[in-house]
Amino acid sequence: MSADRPERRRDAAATRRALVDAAAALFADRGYERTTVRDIAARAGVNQALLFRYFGSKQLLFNEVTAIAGLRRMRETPPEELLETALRGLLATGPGPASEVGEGARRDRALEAFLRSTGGDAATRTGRLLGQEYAAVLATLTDADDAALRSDLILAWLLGIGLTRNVVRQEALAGADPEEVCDLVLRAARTMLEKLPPRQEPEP
Amino acid sequence: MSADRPERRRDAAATRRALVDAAAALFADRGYERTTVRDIAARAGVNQALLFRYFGSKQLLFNEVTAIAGLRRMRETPPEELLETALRGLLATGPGPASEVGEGARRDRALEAFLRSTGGDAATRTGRLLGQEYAAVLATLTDADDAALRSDLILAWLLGIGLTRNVVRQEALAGADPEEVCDLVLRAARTMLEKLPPRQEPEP
DNA sequence: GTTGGTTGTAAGCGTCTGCTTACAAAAGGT
DNA sequence: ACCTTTTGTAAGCAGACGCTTACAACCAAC
Repeated sequence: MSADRPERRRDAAATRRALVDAAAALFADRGYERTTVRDIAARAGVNQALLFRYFGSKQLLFNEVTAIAGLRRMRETPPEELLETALRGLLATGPGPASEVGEGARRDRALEAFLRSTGGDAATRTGRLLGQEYAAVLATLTDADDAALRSDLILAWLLGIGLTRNVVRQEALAGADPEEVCDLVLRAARTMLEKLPPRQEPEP
Repeated sequence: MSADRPERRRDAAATRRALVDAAAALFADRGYERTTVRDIAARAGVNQALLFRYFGSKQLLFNEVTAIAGLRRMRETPPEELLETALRGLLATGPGPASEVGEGARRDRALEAFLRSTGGDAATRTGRLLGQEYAAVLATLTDADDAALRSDLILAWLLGIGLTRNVVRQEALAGADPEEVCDLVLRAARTMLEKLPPRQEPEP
């Protein structure tokens, strides 16, 4: 709220941030193709030409919003927690925009943006990039010689769950209790990744 | 080849079919948004105005291509074979266009079209429709009281596998042996759907 | 051979798209 | 004060988009 600096009226860094935030929200809501640079600029409250000054193109802004944020997050999580963490991140995205503003409310919109943008080269590339990083980590959780395939399958499951829950909004999954979903998925996943830590009982 | 009828040069039914086929292929390759009515008409070898005469709009043509075909196929498969059949259909979609022409080569392009078109209202609606039908069938394979959730999760997995293999083309999964994928997935799925038939050993 | 509905085409309408350009207002250094 | 650089804006370009219209070619019935 209270900024000690005397509030610059022209602030490149601030408008850059505004553009990134607006783009993240819109890409997540509508996907890449259906989001226009004019939409983004309007939501950020700035002129659309600035988008090109700061990011070069719509595509580069999309990369900034999805790939960069996603990668950073992943690298901070230890392998054996990665699946559950990602799964919970996915499930935390409740229906409706929830409390849009606020500090801790910034969720996994990057993944959602990616999910809604499949098909174009845009998302396919960054998707593969992110996917390979995730898969590599998950593959350390099994000694089977088809570790890569197993981790890809688990990853595919995450994608599908995100798609079904947040985009298609299939009823049973969209409204399900995250705990129950975690339980079912992790139990099945342990068929493939034998080093997954056993689920702890929620409350004794 | 040899048609006993003397080959009409103007044939509404034939051009309708040509439009549907062209649309199916293009929607599958590029998704809804990135496929233009001009592309479709060009591929079908007809004037684009005919698309509107026969289908009313791009959206209605998309519905015809995805929902109708997908539903028809599903209803012909008994429940306990549905998962494996759908999974194999997905996996049969090898990389590259394979042998494009030919009779038996018409594959699950409808699902692929849907997968590449997530985000727009277009695919979300028909996706939910198809999904509910599939889920209802899969739900008969368990007695658990969260049957709906379980079948949604399995369905989500199929979506994710299709996405990862055919759109994102993640390496390990895209190049994997269908048998091995089936084995892994069905074994894990049996954790949730206990009435799934046990896998038979391929060759004794 | 004329008529009348069907099938096909060429051209274009209005709108939206990503992106560029020309220029003004503010900030900062000297 | 002056000048340069940074930050912002208004206007518009060229192309693509979904869709419509006006009209020609074909075919069957009479």
